[in-house]
Amino acid sequence: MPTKYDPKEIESKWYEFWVDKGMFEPKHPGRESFSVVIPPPNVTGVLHLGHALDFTLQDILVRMKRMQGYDTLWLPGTDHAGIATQAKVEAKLREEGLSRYDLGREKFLEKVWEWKEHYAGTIRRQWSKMGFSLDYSRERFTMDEGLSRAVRTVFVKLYEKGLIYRGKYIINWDPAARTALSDIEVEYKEVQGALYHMKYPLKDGSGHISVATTRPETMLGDTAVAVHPDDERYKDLIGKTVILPIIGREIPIIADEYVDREFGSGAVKITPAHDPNDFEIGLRHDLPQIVVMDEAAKMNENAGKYQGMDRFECRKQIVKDLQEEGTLFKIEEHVHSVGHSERSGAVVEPYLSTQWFVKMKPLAEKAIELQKSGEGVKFVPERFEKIYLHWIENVRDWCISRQLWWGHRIPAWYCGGCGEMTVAMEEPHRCPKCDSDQLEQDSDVLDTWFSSGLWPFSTMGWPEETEDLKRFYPTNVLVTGYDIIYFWVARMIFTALEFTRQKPFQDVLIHGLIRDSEGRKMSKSLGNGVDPLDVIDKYGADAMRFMLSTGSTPGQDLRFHWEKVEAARNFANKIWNASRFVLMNLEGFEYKDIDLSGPLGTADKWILHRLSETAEEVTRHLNEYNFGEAGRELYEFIWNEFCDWYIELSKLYLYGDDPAAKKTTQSVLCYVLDRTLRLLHPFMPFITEEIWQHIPHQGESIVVAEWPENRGEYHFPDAVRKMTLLMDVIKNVRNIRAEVNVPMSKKIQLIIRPDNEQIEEDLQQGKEYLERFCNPEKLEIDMKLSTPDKAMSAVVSGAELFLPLAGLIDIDQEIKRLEKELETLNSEVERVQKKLANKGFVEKAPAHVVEQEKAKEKDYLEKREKVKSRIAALKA
RNA sequence: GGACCCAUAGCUCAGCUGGUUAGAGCGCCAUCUUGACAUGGUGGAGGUCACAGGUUCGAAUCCUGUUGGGUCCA
Repeated sequence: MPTKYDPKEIESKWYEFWVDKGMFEPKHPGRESFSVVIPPPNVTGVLHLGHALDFTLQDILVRMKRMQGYDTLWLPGTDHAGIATQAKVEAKLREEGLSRYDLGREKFLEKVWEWKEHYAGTIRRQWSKMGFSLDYSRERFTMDEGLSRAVRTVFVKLYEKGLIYRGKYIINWDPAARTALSDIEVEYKEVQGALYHMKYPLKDGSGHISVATTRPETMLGDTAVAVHPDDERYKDLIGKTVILPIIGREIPIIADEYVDREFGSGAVKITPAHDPNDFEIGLRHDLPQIVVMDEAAKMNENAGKYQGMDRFECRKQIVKDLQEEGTLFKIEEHVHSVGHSERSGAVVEPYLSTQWFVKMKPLAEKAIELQKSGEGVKFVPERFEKIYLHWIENVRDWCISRQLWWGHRIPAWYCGGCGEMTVAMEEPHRCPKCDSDQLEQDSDVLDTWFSSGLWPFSTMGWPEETEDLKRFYPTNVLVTGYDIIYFWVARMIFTALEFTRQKPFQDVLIHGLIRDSEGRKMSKSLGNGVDPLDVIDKYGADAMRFMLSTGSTPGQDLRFHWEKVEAARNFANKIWNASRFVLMNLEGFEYKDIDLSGPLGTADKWILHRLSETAEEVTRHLNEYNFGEAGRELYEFIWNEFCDWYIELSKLYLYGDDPAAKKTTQSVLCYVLDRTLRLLHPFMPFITEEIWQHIPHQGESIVVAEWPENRGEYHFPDAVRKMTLLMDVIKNVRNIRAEVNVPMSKKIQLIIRPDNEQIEEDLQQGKEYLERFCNPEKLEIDMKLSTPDKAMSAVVSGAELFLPLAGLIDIDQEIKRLEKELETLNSEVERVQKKLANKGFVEKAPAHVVEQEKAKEKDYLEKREKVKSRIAALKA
């Protein structure tokens, strides 16, 4: 093995091995299952670091559960991502000077499928690079035959129940993509705009009424002016008629409670075809709806002389014209929030059009009821439940039709003969009403989220009663970012409840977003995105995974720093080298030689004890989705305990002349390394497999090795106490050496005076450890030793250390150092005694806490006495 | 306007159910090429846990308010 870990050579080798052996497929139908469906990435392009984070967390859970013996399924797949994908393919066509209309629907879709195949392949390659233990035999795509069937089933059933309807309403229109959007696909941004004040003349010539708007071009579609019914200013005007400037249309002044008297003049122009609130008012007052723009947001024939102008161009012109004729009399600067398309970025136009909707109230009610009953989905962290509930409690009907070509076509057919609409599972050949064969399918497709909302069960074969559905549905946990709680999580919950009568997952783990090193969202326009493959190329997949999973706290965003990946890479290298050490000392040692039944040394017991505790803690943290804590626990165990101490101690026996002790040490090294690798495997699958295959082991792969549990067989508190004492002594000696610049290579005299026989025995027993780590020329341990002259000293719990270093000691310096020590001890004593003197504390605090404090007091007092007398001796 | 999150060492962040001498990584200083590892070892410096109140025997941790930064919703 080389001295440096090189991930490149190793990673692809193992991934192939795992997949070839089918290790990621569930193999134990009799056992309790554990299932997760991947949040299907869009086939628009490549995976980014956010995906890497999301999937890494899932892989960690899945790998642990698999090792714990569950019948484990992690189901992969991709999403057709309607608008996004179509936009990409159209952009590509544009480069060739073509539009989708040049190709026609069918040819265009062929192109999109090609695109999809290409990127699905890329995504699969990325998954494999990152080491995800996905069951490719069950991979799904939202436009698969099976999933499309599920989509159609849901659509038809909802339609039959009256929960899907078609109608002419105000929707959010994306003029760039030329499609309708749902409410949540609109992003509101604060924009510096203007408030334009205009006066509309009364028909009877008795004056004007002033209105204000941020979108003056919509005045072309005004069909009323509204005031508040209780507004004294306008009481007499209600019912009168005004003449709409430019157009000359006569429109009424109406009264409606919706009007905000405080805003602007207190009178508002009403454009029912271009504003959601105006639309509502229009319905209440039976106003005409005049659409003044086309699908590209260009002014249409109803806009008179502005026909053909873009909406913003028209705005400029109309402002100019109205100013000239005096209608527009004031322009105020005004900051307001403007909806932008989440996909194209275009300013969304509220637009009257015929669309399909899901009636949300009945669906939402079931979801709310379940959540409030306490039987709902468990959100981790909890606070996201509130966000979900708030949304679903205020949800409005969901516009599901999209004027795109790429997606699930709406299963509705219109009869050319009688105009009848038929919604059906299978394409009808004749109109059920008039028997005409002139049927044409609705040209719209469904919102992508309509199909993603079925993902947890559609991927398992629903609506068929498949084995997988029985075995793996509902899933155990869904892992996703907080940015798609509304888009996806909520929709999965209510559709699952409606169609499977179950929640789609027990838990939903919500994580944060990856940001760049300055905390900005990673985005293409900023160019600050980081490609996971770059990270892997530079530092290895394991390092990236470890960084992502341990660098975050549940629900919190994570800033990307290369330094963090580097630190993770160094950790991998540390493990690599520790393993090299173990392997170098195992000549002729095989799996069957591992034997922990013989007499164990203090260090052996200590490391086994700590391993057990670590296994327990790691498992606990992972069960609670505390990836960071679990990872840190392992990091510290491996680096600070196994490497820094146990390996160093083991050299004593590996290079010693006691064959039994050597064999025990080899056994412990093998055992501890083996179990540690297993615990680390979910985080760092590649390096752990590579090493595991090198060390004596049993079984085909670490992927299916048993997960270590703390069964209590290695519980050695006494050894822990002894090791703590010895480490304390060693650290103090090192400290003194550093203080007086005596390197380890130089021998010293070490005199230890224990307080009692127990400590003396402990130290005597650990003498060989002290010899190894302190490099003494002479080591004395005796309660009866007298204090040597001119020595450096230190105090540990239960003993005093002296290092006679004649000639090297600066007495003044040493006094200073001890006085500083005394100061700390003084403040500690003071703190503890204050606590213990507090009647409330002694009476109310739990007994063990009080005991702890008393023990501390004793320890501090003893140490302080020793330091004091030491100072006195030096001063004398 | 409503809701939520964040504020802890120079930087990035941990700190789980209140009891620790408040931690890590990076950076910094000193030192060490010891037979796994310089992607390393050893030692060290560095914090009034944003601020002000409150609850409690005890608060970085719980509550209220203030300030600053961020996110979502309207």
